[in-house]
Parts: sequence; C-alpha cells; structure tokens
Amino acid sequence: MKITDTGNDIVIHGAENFNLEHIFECGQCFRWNKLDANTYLGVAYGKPLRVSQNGDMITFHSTSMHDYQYIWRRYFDIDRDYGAIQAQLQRQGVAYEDAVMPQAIRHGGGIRILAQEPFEALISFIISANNNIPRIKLIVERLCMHFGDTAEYEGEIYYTFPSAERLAQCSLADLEVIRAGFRAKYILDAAAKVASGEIAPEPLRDLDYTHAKAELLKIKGVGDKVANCIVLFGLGHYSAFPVDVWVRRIVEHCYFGGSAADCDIAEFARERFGEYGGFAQQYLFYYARELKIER
DNA sequence: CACCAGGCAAGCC
DNA sequence: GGCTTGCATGGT
Repeated sequence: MKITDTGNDIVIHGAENFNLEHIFECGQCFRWNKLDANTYLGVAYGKPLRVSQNGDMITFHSTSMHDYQYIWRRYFDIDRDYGAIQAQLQRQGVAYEDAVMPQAIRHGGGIRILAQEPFEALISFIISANNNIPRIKLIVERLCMHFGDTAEYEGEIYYTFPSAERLAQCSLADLEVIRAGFRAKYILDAAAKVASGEIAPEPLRDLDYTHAKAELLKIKGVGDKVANCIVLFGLGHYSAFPVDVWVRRIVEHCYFGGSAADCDIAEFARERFGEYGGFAQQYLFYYARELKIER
C-alpha cells in the first residue's frame, strides 16, 4: 500500500479488503451519500470529505496529508489487517462446518468498521431504534442542519454533527423540526448526561466492553442493541455483536434453524466469533440485507 | 388499511 | 425475573 499527496488529494494505491460500497451500505453510519458509481461524500470529525475508489486506488479528495494522518487514516481503519480477520473467521467457519460466514465475507469483504465520533454514534443509534435506515439518515441530517456548525468544502456548505452542549440547550419543542418522534426525549437525555459530564463517552474506550456498555445503558433510549452499536462503532470495542432484525434473521435462519432467544444468540456470537464479533456481525448484516432474507 | 423499520421503556404478572 | 404493549413517523 502506497500513499501519495497530489497537492489537492490524498491517494492510496494497493488498498486491500476495502470497498466503499461495502463500508457505507452496511448500516454502521448515516452521514455518507453516494454521488456516483464510485464516489461517496460525507462529514465526520467536523470535516466534509469526498472519497472515490477505482479498483485498489482510493482517493480522498480536497484534503491534506495532515487530515489524512490525523482523521481519515484512523476513521477508515486503514492500518488494520482485515485479511487476517477474515482468515480467522474462515478458520472458525471450517471448524464449525460453517458455510455462511465464508459466503458473507465473499459478499462484503471490503467492509471496514469506521471509527466514528462517540457522541455522534450515541445520538445516531438512539435515533435508529425501531426505525429504517433512509429515515434515520434524514433525521440525522436535519439534526445537523439545524444544530450543527457549517463547514465549507469544494465550494459547498455542509453541516457538522452538533455537540452535546448545543443539544443540551434544546427543548423538546426545538427538536420538533427533526421529526424524531418519541426518540427526541432520549436525544435530550443523552445530550444532558454528556454535557454535564455524568457520562463521558471518550473515556469509555479505556473501559472493557462490558463496563463501557453498562455506562451507556444508563442513558434513556439506550438498550442492549443500541449500546452494542455505540461501543462497536464509536468506542472500538470490536467484540460487540449488535443483534438487529437482519442479524437476528440470518443467525436464526442459518445457525439455529429456527427462532432463538436473545441470550442464546449473544452466547453463540461470543463463543463462535469472540473478539471478532463486531466484524462477523458486519459481514452477516451486509449479507442478510443483500439476500433480503424474509421474516 | 395494515404492517414494518439496525428497539426501548413502562407496565403487567 | 420474563413477557406484552405503546410509541412518532414515513414508506410500502
């Protein structure tokens, strides 16, 4: 892998196990939109970015080596060996005569688990509860437009994700414009707890998975599933295995041959995938959606 | 019109 | 403790 600075763009040649479509269509993030066949545009860490892919060449447009090194390199998890993770999950698959995981990896092998901002992950996944992805994206976008800061990029105006302090000043009436429904009160509870320091998301990175999750469960609107998403996508706890309707469907269908209890699915994931639970979950989620598995 | 969406909290027993 | 129900909103 080689990284070059063209003066306007940062270009990676020889990227492996990296596919923008897989990365942005696996449900982990809500602020990236497809511009054309090989280009996405989004905002993270207060910075808009246009990123495109041609084969193993990735171009981060209109950015600097500084921002690549300090933001995008970590955000896109560039330094992790996904080939090794996939090989490990495949070996596990062989041991259990599991044909599903190899198929899932064949379909979504370019997935990267993005290192998202913890507060953004917290609010975004509160909004995700009993909701669908297109509408989650709309609500998050309205939240940013109304309460985020502006950021200019390539001659256009974009909006950053609002801070906890800004959201904590809002009333329920203020939030009506984002049409989050019953989730609005949970957004305010989360913002208040973070703004007051009662919950400090960033330090939860240093706790173990179980304790980090337990802290998040103190927030209204954060249950087991949402907490798992936050620790996985915002705090780098890669053993987390969030079980949503799609993962439930594929796990029940392919591994249990019928319905299974929440705790049995969690135990299955722990034993089968261990520290790679989060990666396994992403491959399964992407695969289940591609298969359009019915209930 | 019913049913669903990356679930959760509150109310039951 | 486990199980059921209501929930805002928009799409099919």
